[in-house]
Formats: sequence, structure tokens, C-alpha cells
Amino acid sequence: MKLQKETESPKGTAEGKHGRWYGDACGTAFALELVGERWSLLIVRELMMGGRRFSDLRRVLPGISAKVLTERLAGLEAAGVLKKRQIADPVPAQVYELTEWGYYAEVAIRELGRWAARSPLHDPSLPLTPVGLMLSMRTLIDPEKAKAFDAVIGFEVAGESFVAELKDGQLPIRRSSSLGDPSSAQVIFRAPAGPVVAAALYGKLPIAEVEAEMGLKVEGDRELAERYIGLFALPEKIV
Amino acid sequence: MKLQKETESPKGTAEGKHGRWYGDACGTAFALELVGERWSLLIVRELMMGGRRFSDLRRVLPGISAKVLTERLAGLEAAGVLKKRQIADPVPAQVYELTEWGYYAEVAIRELGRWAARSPLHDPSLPLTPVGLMLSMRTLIDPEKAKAFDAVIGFEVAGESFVAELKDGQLPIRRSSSLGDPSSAQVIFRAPAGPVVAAALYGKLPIAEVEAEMGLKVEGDRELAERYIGLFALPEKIV
DNA sequence: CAGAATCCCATTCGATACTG
DNA sequence: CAGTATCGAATGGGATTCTG
Repeated sequence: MKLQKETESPKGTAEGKHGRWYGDACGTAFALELVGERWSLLIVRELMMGGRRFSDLRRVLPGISAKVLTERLAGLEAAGVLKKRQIADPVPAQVYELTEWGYYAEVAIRELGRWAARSPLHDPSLPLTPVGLMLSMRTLIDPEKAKAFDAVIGFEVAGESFVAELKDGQLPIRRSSSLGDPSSAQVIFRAPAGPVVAAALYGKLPIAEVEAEMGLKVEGDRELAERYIGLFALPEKIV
Repeated sequence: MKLQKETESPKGTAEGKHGRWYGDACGTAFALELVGERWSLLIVRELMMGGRRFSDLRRVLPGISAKVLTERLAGLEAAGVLKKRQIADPVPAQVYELTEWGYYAEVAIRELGRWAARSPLHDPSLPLTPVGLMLSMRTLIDPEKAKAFDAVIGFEVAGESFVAELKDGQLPIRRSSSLGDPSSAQVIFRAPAGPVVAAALYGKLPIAEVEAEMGLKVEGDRELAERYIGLFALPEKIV
């Protein structure tokens, strides 16, 4: 990012002013120029389930400062990864939303996560944002097992709602404004935080135990919930 | 990386001393802690075709300083991505080699590259290292077309030699110490630099033209070379 | 409250010089 | 060849302030 700062790459000769960029035709190197700065890819991750406001991003990315978030959003917009958009819906506000191409980054984000989760040093007990949880499901679902299974699952995690529509081995997930009782979901997982759902999906703790000890609530078809959980497996560690 | 510096994550409470780490269970966030610093992932990329020495890395990563390379290698070793190994083969020396898990990062590296290459801002005319070229072939080959085609192709690019063994739609590539005439390759591409081969593979310029104007030499079965080139296509740009 | 702008300090980067 | 040592410049991040 920072594509149009003071001194852009002079006549395409491969490097910015201070050798700050890589000057490498390799797509990976270019990706790192676009999203390689601290926080950038996590911002993209948080936008993967739809546009978010500035303050939403600050909330789910604890530790990012307003200054850095501002800089990153500007850089990602200059890079064509996201666009700032005015909305008038609930109240006049602006949301940051991925461009079509920005959404294509999901595969790379997933594969980075799949790889890193296989490190023995990875600590899955840390906090997990609702969007992080949703993306982890899309990463870790077993596509073979999923083929034989259609379902509509609702999630309400830390106040954010999503609907996952399992079909043809695919698991598209969208944000849902209201996951009320007139929902089409056959089963709804409600949890105060991401790791609670993760404990059920990946930790393979019995649902009842996660309900009793971590505040999960599974509403609707509990047998379906069990089958759904059976679709996921953490990748094995490697050393 | 920097996993065991002065103040490691205190009792696993999610953040390092200065909030430098993300404290996020999301595998992607952890990946960024491991390889998210400037240059790290490009070092991993350059090791993807086998171990390299310190000076090899400095040469193919123009712009990286000895200091930063030293720091990154130490960090990546602490993270379990690579290992320093003593060799005595040609001369006593030490090489940095990916661990088994380190090699698994290739998918993520490829997907980052595939994504970024679809940006209209990507400039494919920049320099391309031999390893970058080899990885780009593994990224951009059409697996469907490749299924019906077995071949052994040699490459000698900027003094580095590789053999690619196309079989069952897979394209494993290994470094080759000598790509002499007693080689098993059915066709050999020789070029002074990566972009020359890229011009033939992805630019779809006629072989004869790339030979005449860019210094490519195609030895052996030229018809096979044409068929091989036909397996590759740049992904379309999106906006 | 949303978000941009400013100030300040710690860390990091990169170039150069130097060493076993 | 394989790194260390050093130093100025750039960046990162927190706190504060300003604007709507």
C-alpha cells in the first residue's frame, strides 16, 4: 500500500524511494506490498463477512490505534482492496467494504491460517473474533463429508449474527441483521464469544458440557448440530 | 517470530510486551506473527526449492541488509520454519533449510501470489528470481490440461538449474546440480533471467522471438516446449 | 460517537563499516 | 563468506486534541 505517497516508484524501476518495496515481479512479493504491513491483513479478514465501520474495526482488533487504522484503511483503499462507502441505513455513517477483488483474498487468508494452525506453537485458547470463527469454519470443513449434507445454521456470537448455508459441499456464510425466531436456520448456536463455539466445533467437547461451562446455547435441531460439528477437524500438527 | 525475546507473552495472556503481537487465536493472525515481518515470507519463498546460504539469500533479495537477514533467519528458526544446517559438501558451509512444516507454507505463498497478480496494479515486468519463476509455474499451471501430459523439463535460469517433472497433473520441481547433456530432460529452457522465461510462458510470445530478443535458448524437443507453454495462463485481472 | 490531525517516544529498517 | 556494530531515518503506536 501507500501506493501514491510522495515518491512513487520512479518510472517503474522497481523500487520506491527508500528501497521500501520489494521490486519483485513475484505475485507474493506484490501481495506483501499491498497487505504486508502490520494489521493490514487482519483488517481485510474482519471485512470478509461484509462492510464494517471504523469503530467496529477498532473494537475487534484490540491494540490497533486510530492512527494506524486510518493509515491502513487509506492504504488498502489506494491498493484497491477496499472502498469507503457512505450509508444512510440505520444512521448516516460510513463503512469500509472489500472490493470484488478484495474478497478474493479469502483463499490466501485461509491458507495462511491453515498453515500456521499446524504449528505446535499455535495457541488456540486466545480470543477469536466472530469473523475469525466464521472463516475458520470455511477453512476447516471437510469438503468430502460436507457433500452429503445440506443445512442452514445460525450463529449469534458476541452480539454478531451470521447464517451459514451448507450445500453442495460449500459453506457460504453471510452476516444476518436479525436472527430472530422467524429465522430459517434449523439450528442456532448462541455464544458469548468465538472460542466457545470453537470449543464445540474443534475441541470436540460434548455440547452439553460447553453449554454448562462456557455459556453456549444450542437451539433447534440438536442432532443436526452434532452432525454439523462432525464435519470439522483441526489439521494435525507437524514438526 | 522473535518468540523468545526478552519478554515473551506473559503467561500466555495473549500479548507481548508492547502489544506487538496480535493475541488472536485465528490461524491467520498467528501466521502473521511468524512470517508477517518485512522480508520474512520472501526468505521462505527463496528456500522453497531447497536450502540456501546466507549470501545466496542476500543476492536474490536485493535490498535486504545483513542485519535484517540475520534477524529474520533467527526468528524463522525460533518459529520452527527453518533450520540452520552445516554442510561439508562442496566446501564447509552452512545452509538454511525449511523444516517439513516450513515447506507446507507453499500453498499460502502461492495463493497470496495468485491473488495479488490479479490486481491491475501488478507489474510483471519487474525482476523475477529463479525460485520465483519456478513457484509461479506451480501456481499458474492449469491442472486440468496438465493431467493429459507427462514431461521432464529442465531449466537453467541465471545460473541456477531445476528439473520439473510433470506427471499426473502435478508439477514437482527440484534443484538440479548439473543440467548437463546427460540430463533426463526432454527439453531445456536456458535463460539469463527469470522474466525471459516468463515472457515465453505467460506473455505467450513466440519462442523464436524470445530467443532472438531476450536471450532464451530452448534445447531439445521444441514441440514439447510449445505444448508445455500451453499449460499456463495468467489469471484475469479483476476490479 | 466517528474519525482525522498532532505530538512524542520506542522500535525497526537500511546503509555502511567492520570482524572472525 | 557469514555475519556484527553502529547510526541516521522512517515507521509504529499511545495519548491527546480537534471537528462534525
